[in-house]
Amino acid sequence: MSISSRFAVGIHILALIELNNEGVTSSEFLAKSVNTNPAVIRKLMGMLKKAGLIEVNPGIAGAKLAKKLSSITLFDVYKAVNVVQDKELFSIHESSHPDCLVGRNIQNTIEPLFTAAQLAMEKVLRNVTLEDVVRDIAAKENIC
Amino acid sequence: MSISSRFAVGIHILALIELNNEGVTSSEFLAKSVNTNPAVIRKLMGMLKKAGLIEVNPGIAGAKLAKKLSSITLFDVYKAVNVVQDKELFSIHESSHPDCLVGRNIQNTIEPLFTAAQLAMEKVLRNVTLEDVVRDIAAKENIC
DNA sequence: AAACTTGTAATCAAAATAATTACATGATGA
DNA sequence: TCATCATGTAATTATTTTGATTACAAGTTT
Repeated sequence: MSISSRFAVGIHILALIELNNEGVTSSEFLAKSVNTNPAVIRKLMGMLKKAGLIEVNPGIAGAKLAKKLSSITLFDVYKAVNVVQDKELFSIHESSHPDCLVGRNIQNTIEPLFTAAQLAMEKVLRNVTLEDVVRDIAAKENIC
Repeated sequence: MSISSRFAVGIHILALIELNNEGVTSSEFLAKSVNTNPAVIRKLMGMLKKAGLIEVNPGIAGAKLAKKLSSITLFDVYKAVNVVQDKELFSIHESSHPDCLVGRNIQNTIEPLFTAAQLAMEKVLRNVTLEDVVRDIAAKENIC
């Protein structure tokens, strides 16, 4: 079980908009790099736009970043593409048997523990910016 | 998107084996408390057994803990029921376009970041034992 | 007006989960 | 020994989610 690749693709989109900032970054252009369908990209672009991360307009080709790279974190992307809801990284079975001590209380006991684990994961994402990501992508090329 | 409730059910099973340690904790008994099918429980019991967390034998009714409660962490359960693979909490889109700077390098750039986030989440799970969970379940009753 | 782009909905296939059914195998007691 | 009950396990099904695809409306530009 894995979290949707929408997250990774969202990062891909933003990084490519930046690195192609002298060109026109259309959904078709992005789709070729990601290797998917332009409609998939447009749907993600809509989410990134709604989250205030990019600027894109009907009829006008190309997307631009709406914020500085250094002020966009992976957490922003993660929330924008909506892969995991608050407190719902882990799912808890509903409808345990209320006549049982464990069934009656397991949810309330487990939930804060699961939430704490999720928050720890999200904290790491908050500490990485897209600037870090783009720098690293560019750096990989220099090795050759 | 949520991680399989197998994790929560696994914790439920272990907690109930402990709290019912004077009785016989059969798959049918567990299934009633969890409110699911005994076969689902048996499948999970098999995973917990394989991980060395419980003792259960063909033909013999009831499961017992194979280790002390205080030496079983949520992480042990998480690994036992196999909800998330190493480095695969987040999935990365494969087959980006190799002719593109971003497509060529995005995977290698993102992977360690995703892994770090996953490890932070797992670290929290390592720091909670089933003893903590069982104590909390029992404590909830005393409020009434 | 024609060509191109974004926005968005509908549909489809694939994968994962969990529920269910069925049955083989092992243990126990009448 | 045989009937009964438990676990082990495979097969099937329904549900959900993801991602791909198609289609088309609406906006922009030349």
